[in-house]
Amino acid sequence: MRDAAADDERRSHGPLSRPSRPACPRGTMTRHMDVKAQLKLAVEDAARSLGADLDAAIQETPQDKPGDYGTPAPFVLAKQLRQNPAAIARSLAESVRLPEGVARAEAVGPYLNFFLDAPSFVRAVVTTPGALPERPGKVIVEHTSVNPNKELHVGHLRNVVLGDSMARVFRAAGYRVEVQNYIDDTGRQAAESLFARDHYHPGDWRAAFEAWQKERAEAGRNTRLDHWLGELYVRLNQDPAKAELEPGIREVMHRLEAGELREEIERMVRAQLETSYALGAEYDLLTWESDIVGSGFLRRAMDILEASPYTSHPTEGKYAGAFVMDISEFIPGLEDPILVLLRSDGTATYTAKDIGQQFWKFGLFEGLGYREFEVQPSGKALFTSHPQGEPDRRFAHGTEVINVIDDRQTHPQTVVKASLAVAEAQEQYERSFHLSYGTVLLEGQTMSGRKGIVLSVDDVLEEARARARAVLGDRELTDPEEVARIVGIGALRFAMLRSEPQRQIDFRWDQALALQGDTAPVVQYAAVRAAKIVAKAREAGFDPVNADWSQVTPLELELAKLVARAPEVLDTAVRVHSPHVVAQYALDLSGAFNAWYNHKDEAGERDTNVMKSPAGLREARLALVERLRVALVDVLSWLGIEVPAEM
RNA sequence: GCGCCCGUAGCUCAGCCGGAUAGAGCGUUGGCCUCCGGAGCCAAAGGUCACAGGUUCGAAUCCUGUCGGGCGCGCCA
Repeated sequence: MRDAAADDERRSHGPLSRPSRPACPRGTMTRHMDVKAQLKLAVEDAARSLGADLDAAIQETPQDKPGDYGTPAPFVLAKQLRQNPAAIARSLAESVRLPEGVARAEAVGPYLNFFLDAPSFVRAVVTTPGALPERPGKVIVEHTSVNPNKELHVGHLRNVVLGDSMARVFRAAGYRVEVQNYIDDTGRQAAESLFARDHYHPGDWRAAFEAWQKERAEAGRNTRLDHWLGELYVRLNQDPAKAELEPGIREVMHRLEAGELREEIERMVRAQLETSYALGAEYDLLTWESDIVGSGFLRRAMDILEASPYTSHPTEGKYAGAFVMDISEFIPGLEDPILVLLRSDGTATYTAKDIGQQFWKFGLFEGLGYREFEVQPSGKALFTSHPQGEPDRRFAHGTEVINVIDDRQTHPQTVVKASLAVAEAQEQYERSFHLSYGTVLLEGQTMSGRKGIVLSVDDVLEEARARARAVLGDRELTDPEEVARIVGIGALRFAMLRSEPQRQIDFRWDQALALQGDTAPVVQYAAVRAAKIVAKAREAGFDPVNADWSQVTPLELELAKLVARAPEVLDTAVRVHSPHVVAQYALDLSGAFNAWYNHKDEAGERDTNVMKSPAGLREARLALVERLRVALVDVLSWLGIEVPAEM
């Protein structure tokens, strides 16, 4: 099982080759506003005319350096041409052909810097929409994949939020995305919860459930099935008599494998999905372990691997009778590079099943039937694999596969990836990606679903709302409850996303639900403020078409430069497979806007007030604020964070 | 023992396919609401980028080693 934070799952090991090559092309398409890309080409052209070849880096100049963008290219050329870099910079400044929107080039020591033409640059940014063109390829993101036996806790929270945001990033970048959620309906954990239910409540468990619900409701807590079964799971695992109950548990496992308890698990899954929905995450497809087993994936995957020189059927020694794979070529440094796929008794290892599923995701074969499962809050249908479902080529057939699974499963995930190379599916191998993230601690402690040392996501969401509500205080809002919800979720999601996935994080209330500082609410607030400014200016009858761009100041230029970075940020998020760069950018955007908004002249007077700006500049500023508001909303949407109408 | 991840300000983190004076937030100190919204802004203080070598015109960034923290190393699921 790949349950993100189950405490009793097996360990796995091994190296994660920091997956280097994202499948996706760099952002190469020309966008009118991509001045940096044009500068890069211009510099490279100029270098060619000097007889040198290079890959020019264009960067923003540091504070207090002349110019807007610059390049250290002269250093590189100095080596090739055996000349002084400063001289080369001067020469390039003369010869480089400036793209539109760039006023001039200047050598600054060994650097070549560029000065933007503020009026045309700001106008171009404001009038360029943020939308990106479609790109080829289909990305499959699997996330959540929580064992269907308990409620989601904060260990799972990071998985859901990370996977959901990653899917949003890829969609925003123009890719087709399919989000899958794997349901391990034949696993031991599901069996234990179901067993516990009947063991502790023989006869009519429903009465016991109802009594529990009544109690929970009176305490003002949610009354969902996943929470109840989670409690029973903990109780079973703390039961001193558990060892003697083993036969009963095994029997439930057999019934699960026979598909007799499908509806029980479905009920459970529906309860768990409520938490995902509350977080703003939705899926395209549920893939059930029992369906995968019944679909023949395993057989087909093994047939494919059979042909490989890396697999064999040892007839003697430790692995006699098994079907094994030698992975030393792909994962060097292992003490024992032999991995068992089929045991000598003919049964499959978990890794073998994962391999089959991965092959299926890439469309190496088909075999599942599908049907609708339920309609999600957005109105989008959620599909599921099902024994009586119909084939449907819409699903799977990915050109890239991203599995969001915590870093303890790095080794098995590496094996799954390696199996694609063993199968000589080189392209798929390169586009098989384990999005690995560090485990989440709870106030410094390792969580344990089995021991009940957990904090449920539903409880955290409730607290998040409460804290947001408290900050709203006595403001007059039309729907304070909705605002508290949006702000609370925003704060929580952002806290999960703002740092690198591989970093281990410690869930601490004050940190995860902070509403000030480097947080989503500050970004949301900036967007709301921008909206208010726009609304007020519009009400007063001002219209952006009357903008006089020649009046814009360096203050507006700074803002516009930052807005112009959005497509590049999205490309980076795709390339590094992480939303954290987006979160950081959201902070940059709101910070710049707030600084602009609060800017004062030398006399200490605010000097960027839209309404009080002279005609022409007033409209230009209005247009820029509106463009920035759109940028904030877009960027937050990539993180799955909404912006309230007011706050 | 072997492998992987992490180590940047008191704390939490950005920056890492080499480039200009290493940036935020929290906390501390001091300022800014007759001004389109103060969940905000400005300023001060705070750094041998774990340590030691190496490569380079140039290293927080790349390489090697050491130390510290985390995780993983079954014909388990």
